Amino acid sequence: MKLSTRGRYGVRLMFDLALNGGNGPVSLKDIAARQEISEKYLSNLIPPLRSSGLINSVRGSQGGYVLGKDAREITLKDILLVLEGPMHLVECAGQPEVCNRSTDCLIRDVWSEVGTRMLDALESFTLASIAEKQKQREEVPSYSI
Amino acid sequence: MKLSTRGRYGVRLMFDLALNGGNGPVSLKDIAARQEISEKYLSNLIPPLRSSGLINSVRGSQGGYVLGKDAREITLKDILLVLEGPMHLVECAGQPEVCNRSTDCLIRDVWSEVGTRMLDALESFTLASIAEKQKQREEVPSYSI
DNA sequence: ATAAATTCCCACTAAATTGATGGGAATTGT
DNA sequence: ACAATTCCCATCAATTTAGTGGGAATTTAT
Ligand code: SF4
Ligand code: SF4
Repeated sequence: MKLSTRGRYGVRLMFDLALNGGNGPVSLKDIAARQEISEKYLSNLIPPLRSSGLINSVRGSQGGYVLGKDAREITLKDILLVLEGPMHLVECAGQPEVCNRSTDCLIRDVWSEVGTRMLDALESFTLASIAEKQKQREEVPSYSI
Repeated sequence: MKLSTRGRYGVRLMFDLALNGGNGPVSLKDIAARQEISEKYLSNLIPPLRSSGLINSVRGSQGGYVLGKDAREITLKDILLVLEGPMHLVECAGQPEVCNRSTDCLIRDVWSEVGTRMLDALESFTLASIAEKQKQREEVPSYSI
């Protein structure tokens, strides 16, 4: 039940874009440097993010990436669904046919319910809401002695 | 973000015990037959369940397993924590020291929050509550034509 | 024009986790 | 004695995840 690095890094990539994407496209190189993640690895996450419309790209020198829509409209659920696929806790939740017990199985209902609650939690966070908290934290003066 | 078979099978094992454990110990062989899971595989799940007190065992002929406490007091969270270890979505949630960014990382707070909500959902299901629903379903006459 | 920066797309290898099985000793009821 | 059963060791196979490589295409800057 751990989130893979794919999902974790992907969220950090998107969050970095939300924070630093104000003035034109941001290059992967910059993101990788700030987040201390291999640029090569991050590049694997780009195609799905792009094809799902969560980011747009600008090719060529001085190119990079920008958010595909307003940061207030991008939730963690959106990002993770794109990078990790349908996040059912169990396969039978999405595809009953994988198990011949599925019609009578109550435990299946339970997994579905828990999965729904998890997705709801993920959906309640937007890039904008996280970024806002981040700024608040940075504003607070840390009364130096 | 999928639950491993270890956790899924473990829950079914425990659920089977809750349903059929009324009259003395239930053998693994029986559970494996009813649940259509390899007895050998299930036997791997026993030691942690036993050492955590979720089940008790009776050795020898006519032996088997019984729930370690009342089915109303065993939640899915209990079972999964024992079988899957601490279910943090990210390692840094439980061990901040694994990442040098953890002190300032807001995303970490997010993962912790989502993880908590998931565990809360799991905690809201007890073996007894699931078993009750199962019985209700079986009682409902399926108006045969 | 040329060079530099950058996305883009292919594929491949290595590492870690998970799933599944095997064999035999110890215990207990019949 | 015998059969049923837990118990504990260990090993192998399959799958998934993490991480790397190389080079073509595109655009800006000089
Ligand atoms: S036994 Fe139930 S929960 Fe498990 S795979 Fe089958 S339908 Fe799903
Ligand atoms: S970057 Fe943040 S979320 Fe990721 S491991 Fe470090 S502290 Fe945790």
